[in-house]
Amino acid sequence: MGRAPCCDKNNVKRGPWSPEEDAKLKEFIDKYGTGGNWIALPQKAGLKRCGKSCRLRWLNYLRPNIKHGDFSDEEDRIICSLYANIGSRWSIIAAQLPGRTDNDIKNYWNTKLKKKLMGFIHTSSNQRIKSPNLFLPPTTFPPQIQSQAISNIFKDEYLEPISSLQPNFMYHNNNMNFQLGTNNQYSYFLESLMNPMQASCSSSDGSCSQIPRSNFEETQKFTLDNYGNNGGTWADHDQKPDGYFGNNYQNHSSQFQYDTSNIEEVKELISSSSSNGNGCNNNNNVLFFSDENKANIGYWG
DNA sequence: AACCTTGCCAACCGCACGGTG
DNA sequence: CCACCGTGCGGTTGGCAAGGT
Repeated sequence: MGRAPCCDKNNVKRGPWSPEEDAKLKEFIDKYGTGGNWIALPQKAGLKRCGKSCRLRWLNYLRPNIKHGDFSDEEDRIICSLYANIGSRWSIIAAQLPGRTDNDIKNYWNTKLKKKLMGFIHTSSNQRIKSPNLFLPPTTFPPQIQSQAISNIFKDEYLEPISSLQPNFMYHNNNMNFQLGTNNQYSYFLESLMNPMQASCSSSDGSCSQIPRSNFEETQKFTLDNYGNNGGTWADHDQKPDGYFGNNYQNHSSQFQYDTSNIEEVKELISSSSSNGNGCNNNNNVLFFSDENKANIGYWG
C-alpha cells in the first residue's frame, strides 16, 4: 500500500495555470507569505490546486527575480562545470545561478546543453577541437584561478590537434608535486561531464571511501591515447601518480588546492545536502584550476 | 494545406528526508 | 522508536509550437 496522496486529485485543478490563478496565488503570498504550509495555502488563497502545485508555480514562475530566457555563456560554463563535478544536483546548481530555477536548468541541460556537449565530444575524437567555449572555467571564479591555459585550448580560434593538449593538463600527486597529465586525464574531464559521478557507498559501515567514477573504466568511451586517437586505455598510457588516477584510486582521501569561494560554497551545499541516512557522503570528482594556470582533476572526499 | 516529427518547457509524480507528536 | 505529515528534489510526461515533408 502506497502512501496517501497529498491532495484529493479529483477535486483539484491540474494542468497549466491561468493568469487569474497566478494573480490569486501571487497576491496571497505577497500579503500573507506561504505561512510555512503549502498544503493549506490553496484553500486559504481560494485556489482549487494542490499545495505542491502552488509551491512549484511560485518557485518556478511567480516568485520575484526569476530569470527566464536564454542562458549566457557564463551560465553555460557554470552549469557544465558543476554538472561535471556533482552531477544532476539541479537545486545546488541553481543555487549558483541567481534567478534560475532547478527546473529551468534541468530542462536547459536536457534539451540543449547536453547536445552541445555531445557534439563536441564526438568532434574531439578527430584531430581538432571545435567551439566549446562552455568549458572555460566560470568567470565568477576568482581571477587567480582562471586558467588561461585551459581557456586557450577551447577557444574557437585554437583548433589545435588534440595531442597538443597534453602539456596543459596538470595534476598533482599525493606529495603535491605537479606533474604533466595526459590526454587521458583530459578525456576523463570530458567524460566526467557526460557521465557525472554517482555516489556509491559500498562499505559495510556505511562510510564512503570509494570514489564514484561512473562506468569509466568499463566503457573507455571517450578515452584517447597520447596521440589523440580513440581507444587508448588508462592503464596503458597514463603516467599515474600513486593511487591518484588509474586503478587504485579507492584509498585516497583528497587534498585539494583551490581557493575559490564558489567551490567552497558548493562544497558546503553538497556536504550539507548529500548526507544520506546511513551517514554516507558522496565523494565527487572535480575539475579545478590552480593559480599557475593549470587545470587539475581531483576529488574531495 | 495537411500531416508528421521534433524540440521545448511547464507541470506532474513519486520518493526520500526531516520535523513533530 | 515509530508513524505521520509537509517539503524538497530529480525524473518523467503531456501538450503546444515550430519545422520538415
